[in-house]
Amino acid sequence: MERKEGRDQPNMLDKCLRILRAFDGGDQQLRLSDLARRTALPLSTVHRLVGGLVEHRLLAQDDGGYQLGIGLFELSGLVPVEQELRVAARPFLQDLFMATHETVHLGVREGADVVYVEKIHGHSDLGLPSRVGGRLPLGCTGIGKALLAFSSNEVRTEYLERPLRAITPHSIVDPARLERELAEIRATGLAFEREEATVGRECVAAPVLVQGVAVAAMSISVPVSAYRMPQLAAAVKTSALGLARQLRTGREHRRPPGGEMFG
Amino acid sequence: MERKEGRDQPNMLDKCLRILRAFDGGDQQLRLSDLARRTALPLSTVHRLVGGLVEHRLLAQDDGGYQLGIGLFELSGLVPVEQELRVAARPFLQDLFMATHETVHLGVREGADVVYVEKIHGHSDLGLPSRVGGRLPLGCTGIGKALLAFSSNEVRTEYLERPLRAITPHSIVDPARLERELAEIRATGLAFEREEATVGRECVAAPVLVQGVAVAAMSISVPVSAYRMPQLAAAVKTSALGLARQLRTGREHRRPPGGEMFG
DNA sequence: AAGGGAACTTCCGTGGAGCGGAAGGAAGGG
DNA sequence: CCCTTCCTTCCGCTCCACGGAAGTTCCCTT
Repeated sequence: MERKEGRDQPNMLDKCLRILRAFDGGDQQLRLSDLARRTALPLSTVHRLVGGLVEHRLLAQDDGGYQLGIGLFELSGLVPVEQELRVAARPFLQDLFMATHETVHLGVREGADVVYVEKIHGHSDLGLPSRVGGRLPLGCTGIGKALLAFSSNEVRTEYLERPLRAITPHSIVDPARLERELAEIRATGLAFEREEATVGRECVAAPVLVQGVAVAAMSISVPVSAYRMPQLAAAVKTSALGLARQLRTGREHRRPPGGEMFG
Repeated sequence: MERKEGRDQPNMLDKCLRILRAFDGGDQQLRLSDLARRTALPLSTVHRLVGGLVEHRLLAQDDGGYQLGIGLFELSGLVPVEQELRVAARPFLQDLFMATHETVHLGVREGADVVYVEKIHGHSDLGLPSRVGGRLPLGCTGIGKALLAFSSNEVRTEYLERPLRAITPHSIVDPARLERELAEIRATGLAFEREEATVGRECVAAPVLVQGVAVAAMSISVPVSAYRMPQLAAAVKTSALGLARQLRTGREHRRPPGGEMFG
């Protein structure tokens, strides 16, 4: 009998993570019965597991509900790739922000998404869908396109083979068009995005290249009306190059960024 | 938080967390046998658990070892207290950094420690022991003392009853002295720290007060020779007050619609 | 080439821990 | 006062997590 790969019985760890990830819907605080509903687990099971999670501070019991706990935050500070990258990148992003006073992002590729690892913005953060730790489809964002353009052929073709997700009416859904754009990005070292991630915003991104592969990318995001792309593009590219150099010298040899796609 | 009963037998969740926390020793990459050694768990057990952790991206299998995975990072982005606080605080820290060009921290209290949730620094980050997600004893840091001064009596007395940890020769170990200092901090709204956390560095911190209690504190850290404390103190206090006001007003309308865009 | 060691992977019988239905509180409110 | 909703506790059954042991790979030494 062939073993189905997709779904076995969820074990304890699976269930715990289902509980933790139940918070991704934007709700900060969930009650026990909410968790049971969202995870589709029996109430008594959730109750038991939640006890253990609270003990480890992965959850915090607030009056009338549970929240994700600070233990998660602490653990995340130890994640090496992001940690190293962020520490190195922060000053460069800082400079970029100070020079332009526009929202600045740093992101890495994770499967078919970009995951934002740093974000700097002023007092008014105009409803961007990005969030540190959040994901967006690669093809819909400047950072994502920069990452994709400078990934391995394998990764790129696999991404292009699947239907492209759109998150605004302007998001690219035609693989051929995206492929053309990626070629252009490879030629220029700059990725542009126009309202493909957020209506009313456009952005320019540059890859952070280590040995020809993008280990990260950074971007500046501005309202569409600004018409400042040329200067911003130069600034982003400069910062990205600076960070790349810093990463190269900072550590001599760590990990040639392979990694499988779509686990 | 009374944890009287010493856990007899670690369950699956305990073991998984022991594995994850095995990375807190500064090592980024650990091999299976390293993990088994550090966690004092049988090799085959670690092997099995690691499999599950990798599936959930809490661990990443690198050639020759394992690293903490990006899944942790993503989850941490959803931790509400820190998330809300950080988003609100970032612009203020930003301003503070731009005004002073010195290293800026934001921290919250967690038990007897301060946990840093944000840190902004220039290109030269002079070996400070702080790290986003990292902990230090409350009494050894400016932020910690600011937090402690404006915590409940309960918290404060409990902290003072236990022996004070020292991390430099200048760290305060006399409870009476610390108590006196806390009183002063309560009076002035400013906490100073002189080489108590890092030899050669001093810092000034101010609490972020919501309803009279410090929900966080921010600080500026400079080399001891700088003699710029008066101006820095004013700047820190101003920023902290600004953030406190922001938090108060932000909290009135629970959560502006935005949240998650497009699922 | 053979031997030794270290690290990783797979196997498998056993027992206890995880499981979840059900019943028992605890609030609220109509 | 009953009904609903939510949380907590209980308990017997089942099953899967457990880890010792054997197997495999790789590298280093002799």
